[in-house]
Amino acid sequence: MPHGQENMGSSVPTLEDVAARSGVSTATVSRCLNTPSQVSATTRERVMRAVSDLGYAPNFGARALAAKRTNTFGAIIPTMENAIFARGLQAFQDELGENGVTLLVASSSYSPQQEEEQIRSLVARGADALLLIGQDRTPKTYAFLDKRKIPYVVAWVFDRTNTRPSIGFDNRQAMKALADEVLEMGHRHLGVITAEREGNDRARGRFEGICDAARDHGINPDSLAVEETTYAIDNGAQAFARLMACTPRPTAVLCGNDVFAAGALMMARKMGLRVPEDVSITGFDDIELAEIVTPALTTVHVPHREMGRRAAQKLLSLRAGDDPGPSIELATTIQWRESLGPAPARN
Amino acid sequence: MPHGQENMGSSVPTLEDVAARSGVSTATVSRCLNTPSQVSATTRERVMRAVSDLGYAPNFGARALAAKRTNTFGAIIPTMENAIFARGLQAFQDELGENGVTLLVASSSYSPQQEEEQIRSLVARGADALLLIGQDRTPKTYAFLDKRKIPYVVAWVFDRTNTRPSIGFDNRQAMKALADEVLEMGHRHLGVITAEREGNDRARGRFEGICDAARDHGINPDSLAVEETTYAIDNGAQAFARLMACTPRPTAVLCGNDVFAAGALMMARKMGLRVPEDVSITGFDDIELAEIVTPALTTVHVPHREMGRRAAQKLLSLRAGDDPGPSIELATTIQWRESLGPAPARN
DNA sequence: ATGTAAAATGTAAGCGCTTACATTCAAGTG
DNA sequence: CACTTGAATGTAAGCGCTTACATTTTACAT
Repeated sequence: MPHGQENMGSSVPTLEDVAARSGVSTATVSRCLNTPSQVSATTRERVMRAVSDLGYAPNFGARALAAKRTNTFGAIIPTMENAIFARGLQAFQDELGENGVTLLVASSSYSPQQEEEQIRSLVARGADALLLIGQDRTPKTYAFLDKRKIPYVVAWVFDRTNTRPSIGFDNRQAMKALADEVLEMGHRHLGVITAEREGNDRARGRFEGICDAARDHGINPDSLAVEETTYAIDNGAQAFARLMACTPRPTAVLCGNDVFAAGALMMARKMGLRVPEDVSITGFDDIELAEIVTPALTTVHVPHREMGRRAAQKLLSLRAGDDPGPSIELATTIQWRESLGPAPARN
Repeated sequence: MPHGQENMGSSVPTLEDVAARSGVSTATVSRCLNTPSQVSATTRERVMRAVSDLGYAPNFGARALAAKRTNTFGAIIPTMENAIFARGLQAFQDELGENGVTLLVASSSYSPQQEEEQIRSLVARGADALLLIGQDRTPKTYAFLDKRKIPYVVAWVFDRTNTRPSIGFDNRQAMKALADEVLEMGHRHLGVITAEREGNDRARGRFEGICDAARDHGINPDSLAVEETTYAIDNGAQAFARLMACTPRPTAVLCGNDVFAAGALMMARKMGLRVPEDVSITGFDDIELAEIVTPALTTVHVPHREMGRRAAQKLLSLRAGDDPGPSIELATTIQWRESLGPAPARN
């Protein structure tokens, strides 16, 4: 293409086309787009007209390549299928949006290996910073992040023993608090539905919390009826059915999350069991679902929105070069509803 | 940096670093990564070792810039907060994954303007093709897509009058079928909870379907009690409460989606109304939620997974340069559960 | 050995953008 | 009016990669 001649035809307009059409250099056009104050009002106007006439949109890759900064953050969450992360992520996104950064979301299907791939992919795409869920990942992954100097924050957990910037809550303690309540209500035979604990520190923490509470109440954690399964309502239902077949039959089933609990509830109904009269069921997370089901779930309320918002703030400040500062612990509370009741009288 | 000298220090390794370390040219390294068959086994091995030693990962922007192809598709959905699109999107993603393409998801919050921005952003990021929900968008947006020659497919709707490649179902007819059933059961006073119809052809279609059915049963559509609100369980609940305050009070409430219906159900319970004895409630979509709530929702089942899968296939084939072919219509069915019953005897 | 075609590799020109640095211009000063 | 100065603009060097084309190597037939 002869220099200075505007790109004709239907192909994608470039900075150069805009420059040609408005009679300035590409540098000026670039400045118009990025630092408008450095351009005189008259030329700016002319350039902007050319931009809209041409329907020009900057090429992201080229921009990232040249500027080494994308104004894009990434988040890798274990799943999009369930609403567990939706609310927190929304808050995260909103906060970022207000600061002019775009969010790219990927899901790992709870697979550490897939997560690593996703991390690489987001980084290759130029993510300036990352939101990660939980601490469990290979040293290699962390090494990669460190080597690349990508700021990240680990959310949904708070672990005082760890030095990584994190923002979340103590899963173990939170679940213990709920389990304590269950035990205080006289339940002696507990069933547990947990997500796969391998590679999932949150699930492990929650399970440990139940064990802690059991021990405190003179119950051997080994006597717990435990079902481990993957994340889906129906799996919760199946696990509940298996639990109900145990001897002695649990009078309360503690679920690692609300999704399992919803499944359990569904299965209880199907089996003709009344909740909480015949069996109590509890959840964890307090997602929307918890309030919708019948009976409504007694569960652990997690401040998702605040977590998302503050994760965004921390990441923004990390990118700006600020010191990580201490990890942030958020408090959980027990959300009392209807699915937990006293242990049925012995029969 | 002197030519041929490996990049020391901790900065991000580039193709050139890999080339230097393995003693070949950048071209060979590139071929190793993209078309390994063109490289001899021995060099390939040497190069791959260097790649992993260095922890090299290609820079996406640079690659896109040079190759003009990203193997990335984009999807813009109205919302991530609710699970409406989750299942379809998951199927879409799975199908793409099998074909080596990555999915980038953005959400528009049901705002056509935001949607346009998202489209531009995804295109700037190099999306090879796009999945769009519904037909309602400005001509400008379509013009942009056409000019850029970005293949796209419109999902969640099927409109025989339109020439854009689409894959979905006839919202109007599907809702009419359900409304017919409701009317057959003797209901004469209907309430409707619909999403905002402006800029949302699916919501409009569903509403029109109800009107069609009403007319067929000798009911003036203007006599329908209609509540229009935005997408959230709680909004559904509030709308239901308002509907129950109408005179005459509707004996059946048709909701534009399952989320509204879940909210309505919740509010009915709160108001002490039995469903379906006192009032019937129906949904649309048949998402997981529909089966979980009590009573379970009678709703319109939409083949989300198939829609997602076939949308992916069509997009893949469009990118390959194939002809769009005809739009695909999927069938919906009525999913009978418990929330719809005969109209209560007149009191 | 010698020639030849195919396979393997190298060279270098961009892809579209940003930005350090150089240049030009306008508006005051003394 | 020459001179300084800061604002506006231009020039051009990359950013990290792919790929057309050129060159070298290899394998094999003669």
